[in-house]
Amino acid sequence: MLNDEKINAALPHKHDEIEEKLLNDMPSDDTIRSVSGILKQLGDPSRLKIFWLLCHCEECVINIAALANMTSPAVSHHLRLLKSSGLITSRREGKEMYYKAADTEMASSLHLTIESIADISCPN
Amino acid sequence: MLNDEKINAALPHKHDEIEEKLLNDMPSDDTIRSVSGILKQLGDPSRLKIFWLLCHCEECVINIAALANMTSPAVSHHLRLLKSSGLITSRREGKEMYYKAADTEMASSLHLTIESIADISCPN
DNA sequence: TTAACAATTAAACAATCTTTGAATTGTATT
DNA sequence: AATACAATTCAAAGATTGTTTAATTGTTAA
Repeated sequence: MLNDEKINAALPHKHDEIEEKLLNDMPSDDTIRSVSGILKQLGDPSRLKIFWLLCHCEECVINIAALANMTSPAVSHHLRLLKSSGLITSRREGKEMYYKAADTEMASSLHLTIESIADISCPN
Repeated sequence: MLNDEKINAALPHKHDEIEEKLLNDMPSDDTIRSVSGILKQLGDPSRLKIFWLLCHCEECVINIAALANMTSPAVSHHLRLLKSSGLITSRREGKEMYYKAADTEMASSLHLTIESIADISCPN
């Protein structure tokens, strides 16, 4: 309530009253940063393609590069980003590193979102 | 099947066989671009904050700027991007332009996704 | 028609990100 | 040990993007 008054007072225009609910539910800057950070990972075509691939199979870097039409260093770079976001995991087998989508609620939820957006925006 | 052989032949390493399903369901580059384009919009903290706000209320530019701690030109810039992606709509009332989330499956689906990611990654 | 305000546009700058090719590390094989 | 191959790292180039300030457009009211 103290907070409400502060924010409402800060608003240049007072139109319809902003409900307490909205102000209370407003995500913190940390939350915003965290969520946008995740979405930014999939906001790049190369990474989205790689992530989609790794949602459907486990593959080594060379094959990922071949399937995504990219060089190995470029793939490595994106794999590192995806991995440090917790969206994929890796395992070594001999000379090769195998990558796949992480077995987490986040990864599977994003996978569903991607398929859903694809269905909505590209109804083929 | 012709396609399978082509792609499998292009794979440097042949591990487990890649099923036809995967190859057939593989999104086209256009689809990848389209989906990543949408996600990129919300991959920026400023735009995510604005979009979240506009999912919960309709507001004029000045108030959006105040709530998001941004300048008017910056807000205008992001509003234009969100609008040309079809995620928000606008209407004029006197001197003011009011923006809100678009009344589409895409917008409401993304809204759900955002809240879901926030819940998973920031369990407060 | 002027004045005041809301919103957008434009240009410049800073920052970030993606890609590339060369060099390096790590692993297995001979 | 030496070789071969997979993967990563590194430095640099090129491209994209976000933010800022100033100028401009559009709308209302005096």
